Amino acid sequence: MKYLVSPSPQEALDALLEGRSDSKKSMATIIGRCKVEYSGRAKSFLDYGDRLVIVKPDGTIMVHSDTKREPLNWQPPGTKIEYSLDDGLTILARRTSPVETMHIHFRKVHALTVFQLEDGAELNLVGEESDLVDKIEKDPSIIEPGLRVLRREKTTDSGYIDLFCEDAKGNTVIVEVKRTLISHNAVYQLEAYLIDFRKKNKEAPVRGILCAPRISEMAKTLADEKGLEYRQIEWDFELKDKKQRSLDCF
Amino acid sequence: MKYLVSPSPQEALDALLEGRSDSKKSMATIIGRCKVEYSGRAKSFLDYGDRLVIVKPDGTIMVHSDTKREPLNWQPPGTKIEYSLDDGLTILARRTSPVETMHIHFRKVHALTVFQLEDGAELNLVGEESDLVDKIEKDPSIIEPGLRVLRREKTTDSGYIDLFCEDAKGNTVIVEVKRTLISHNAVYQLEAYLIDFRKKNKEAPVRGILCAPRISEMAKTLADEKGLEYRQIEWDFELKDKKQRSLDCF
DNA sequence: GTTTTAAGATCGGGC
DNA sequence: GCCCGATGTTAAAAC
Repeated sequence: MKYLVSPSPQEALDALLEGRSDSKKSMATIIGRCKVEYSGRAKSFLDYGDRLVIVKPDGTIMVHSDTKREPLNWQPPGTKIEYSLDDGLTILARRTSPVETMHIHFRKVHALTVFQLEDGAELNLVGEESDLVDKIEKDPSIIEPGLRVLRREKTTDSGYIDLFCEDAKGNTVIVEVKRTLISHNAVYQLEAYLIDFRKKNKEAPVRGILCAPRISEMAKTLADEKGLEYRQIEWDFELKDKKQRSLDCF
Repeated sequence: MKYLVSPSPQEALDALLEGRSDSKKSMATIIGRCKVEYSGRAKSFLDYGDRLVIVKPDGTIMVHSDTKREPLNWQPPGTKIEYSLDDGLTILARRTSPVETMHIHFRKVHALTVFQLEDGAELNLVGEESDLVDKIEKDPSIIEPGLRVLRREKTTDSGYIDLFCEDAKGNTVIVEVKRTLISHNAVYQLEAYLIDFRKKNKEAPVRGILCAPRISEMAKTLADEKGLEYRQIEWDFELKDKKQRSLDCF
């Protein structure tokens, strides 16, 4: 790890280039007074001010102010990053597809850290939408007695749908799941699928069920108008380690 | 600015608490071997590994790995952050609405920087959807000769719409604008609005126009089926400083 | 590489 | 505060 306080532009440049040439590429944090110009999907200008700039070895670069979770400017992974001197430290970040450039010029570097992160761990997260779909797939009766899941679907001609089911009477049931709130967008999506399904299946009887812990008022009204059903579904989730997850498969 | 290399937990804690008690609260970057537990909207566990942790004075906290633009774990602005010692430096980040907690424990702090950012500048950005709507509002003929914008709308009973217009023949025209791509969601949204409009206006003639530089194939097919029109619209954008923007108003 | 959808999305605006 | 829609969204999965 290399740390420099108030380095000259040349010293900062040297440290950044050194970190880049390491066998395992380094990442860097730069605290300094800088100006940022961006041009690509949009275009922006940010005049001189103190910011925290983070450069990752995968080509990610972020310019952070002292508020908000989101960076003021950034480039995503895969960006080519070049350092140079031009009356101060300069960073040029470029990529194609889409063509974008971000140019950072430092009037003053207050501090610079070049370092490597050794990390063998992976994030273990539960509570995503797919976990709720899992739960329903395992026990469809939490939606309705007698419901059977025929397919867990992904994309179709008329969009993505979560669960393709059959009810106790043999009717087809399309289930759309959201982890938190059903908004009217989800209602349109489900309706569109049903319209398409009926068209392709000669008006076969099919029901649509929206499934979530909550639904917005507008979505509920819309759903009622369109004859779509809503099932409130409460859920919780517990972390499992990988060993337990594997055992669950048996 | 305070910088510590390989500080003891106590030294790290002292530096963080000192920065917090400054008249202008400081922010901090912590490079170290840590474990992260999160529970709230979802739940996650991240075992020990080296990461870059950023704490902002507005309560934002992020745990970054050496890849990706997105943090592994985080809490948004407004979060209450507490530092303590517990066989190593510990950070507890808590908020209500929703109730969430994130717990970070450091086995080792490699480096810690506490600093303040002076920044009087604001990001000046163009190329958002609203800029494209502006352009159309100024010269609706780029969509169609004789088109007049009656209202630039916000929310209605059946959703949000961008531009409420009238064509040369006096028909109502609803325009939906996207800055990049029209996907089928936009088609559903516009269709829903038209259905609602016709219902409320006794089947008055109304056209729907989708307006963007690009449309997905599925969206185009859907739009055709539903009798909605698509106008490809190319655009560029130039930055203007605030003075010019003000002058533009006159 | 394009398209589609989820995200612990975040963020801002309107009510 | 809830709800809605944009974001230079990012990221992942399916095709």
